[in-house]
Amino acid sequence: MLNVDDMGGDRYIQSVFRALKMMEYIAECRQEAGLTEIGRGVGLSKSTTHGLISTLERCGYIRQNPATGKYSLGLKLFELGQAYAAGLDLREVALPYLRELSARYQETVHLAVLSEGDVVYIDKVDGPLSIGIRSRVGGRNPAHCTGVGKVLISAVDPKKLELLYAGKTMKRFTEHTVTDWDTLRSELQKVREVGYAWDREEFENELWCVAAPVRDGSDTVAAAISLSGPAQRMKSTDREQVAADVLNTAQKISRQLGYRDG
Amino acid sequence: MLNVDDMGGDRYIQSVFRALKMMEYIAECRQEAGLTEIGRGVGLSKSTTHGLISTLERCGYIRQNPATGKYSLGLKLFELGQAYAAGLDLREVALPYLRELSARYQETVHLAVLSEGDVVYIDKVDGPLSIGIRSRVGGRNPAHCTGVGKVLISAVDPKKLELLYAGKTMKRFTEHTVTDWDTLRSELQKVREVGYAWDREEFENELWCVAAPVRDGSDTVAAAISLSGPAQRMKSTDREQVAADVLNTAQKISRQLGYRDG
DNA sequence: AACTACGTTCGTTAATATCGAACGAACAAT
DNA sequence: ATTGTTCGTTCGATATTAACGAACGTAGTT
Repeated sequence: MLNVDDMGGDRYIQSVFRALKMMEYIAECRQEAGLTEIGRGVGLSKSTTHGLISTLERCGYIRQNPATGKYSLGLKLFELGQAYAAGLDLREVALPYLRELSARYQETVHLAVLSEGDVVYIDKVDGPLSIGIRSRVGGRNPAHCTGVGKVLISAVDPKKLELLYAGKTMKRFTEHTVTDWDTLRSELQKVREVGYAWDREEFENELWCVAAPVRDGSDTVAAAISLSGPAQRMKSTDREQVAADVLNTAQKISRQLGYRDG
Repeated sequence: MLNVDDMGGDRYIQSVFRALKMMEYIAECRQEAGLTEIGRGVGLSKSTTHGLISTLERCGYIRQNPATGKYSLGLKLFELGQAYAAGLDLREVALPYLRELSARYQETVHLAVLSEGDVVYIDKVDGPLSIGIRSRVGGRNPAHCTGVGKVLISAVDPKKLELLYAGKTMKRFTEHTVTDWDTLRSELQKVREVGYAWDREEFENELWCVAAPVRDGSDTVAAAISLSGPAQRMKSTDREQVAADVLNTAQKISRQLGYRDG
């Protein structure tokens, strides 16, 4: 997956592809990475790596620690990332609703989209009490074991989904994680019917959440929202009520994005 | 500046450089951009542009609107931008102090760093009353006419500064904007002496701000903070007091970043 | 219906990125 | 001190690779 040579398909610019993978590798490291290590990570020689890396550095996409000589992500990525966020209606529109929902239950609320079969968190509102929920805006989680993930892939055309997940193994995180395709498929069917998805300790122990889809003007599921909390607290609240509230909030956002007939 | 061929210096990977400039061009557009337009923007043929653009698209750095065929920034940039922010101590450390300062004066507070002679805003805390202050986290402003900018370049080695600004004209934004080098130089000297910088409608009419430097463990000026507000309100507060408070807040952040002898 | 502008594809050619080898510096171990 | 290792960096020859112009299909417009 990190190896640079495994990209079938049409014509693409090799050096650009390699440079991007290097940035992603550095991001995965979560800390400064040496040039040799980066080269090893993407499967390229030191000198090739150096050429690409120094180009990225000169443009501000990565920076070199003058003390250690190692590399980390650069400011330009932050700038462009914020420019991306600024261009999204979704985030702006959703935020007040997320706040409202979070305030009602005193729990953390997330806004997420699908990317290459994974879930990426676009925004969140932390609940005042929520301790232990480890999520990061901009972070990436698997779809098969999260509430937002199940909602999002339940809206994907089954044939495309089959293709996307072909050969992929579903990683187990807890004893409740669904790891076989048949169980997941029937669960997705249920999600489509009721309109929301539960995740009861499928990703993290002691963590529950309910999620619902957000649709845009073109009738596409553009995102999903979820409310997450410790299993104990979530058990003691009216589950029907929470699910209805999450669903209702998602529909309000959808309508504001131009979705009709919610 | 956007033309792709004007990069002197060492060896760098042409196609990577070009691809990065394309992303930056799209970001500058603030909206979807067509392929032909992007090509024109960076000075490349349509087919070359297409190769680079489609590579970026396949990796998620830009995306193509299926309806219009036009391109905008992609989710991956947001992910990496957030990863960059997560790796910064600066932001995390500063936030509580920024909040405190903002709350005391009910005005907007900014945290910014220097990048290629410009100011880039890393974070901000909006005041409850501040209307009309147009700033965006991730946004870029000129250094010569902003409080944070003057603070940041006052700490740059004068020879390097001279080199960085050689030939550059300082754009005029208001009637108070300093546009000649000599005046700016003497102003920077004053900033170094008193430790903070005022901007009184040099960038935007009716907008004042005070800024002070944040230093890190290696004695380098790593960032600057500022407090901004409408000229009227800022005039009616004790200016000595505000400046002292901003300076003091900056020093507290500096100390927490490992700076000694503040 | 003709026309324009767009995104896309393709083949050739020359420009360009790639790689191995070698260098100097920093650091650790002996 | 000295040796050995590891790191980031530089360089030049070679072959891969990306660049370009021209042509295609498709929308939307005149």
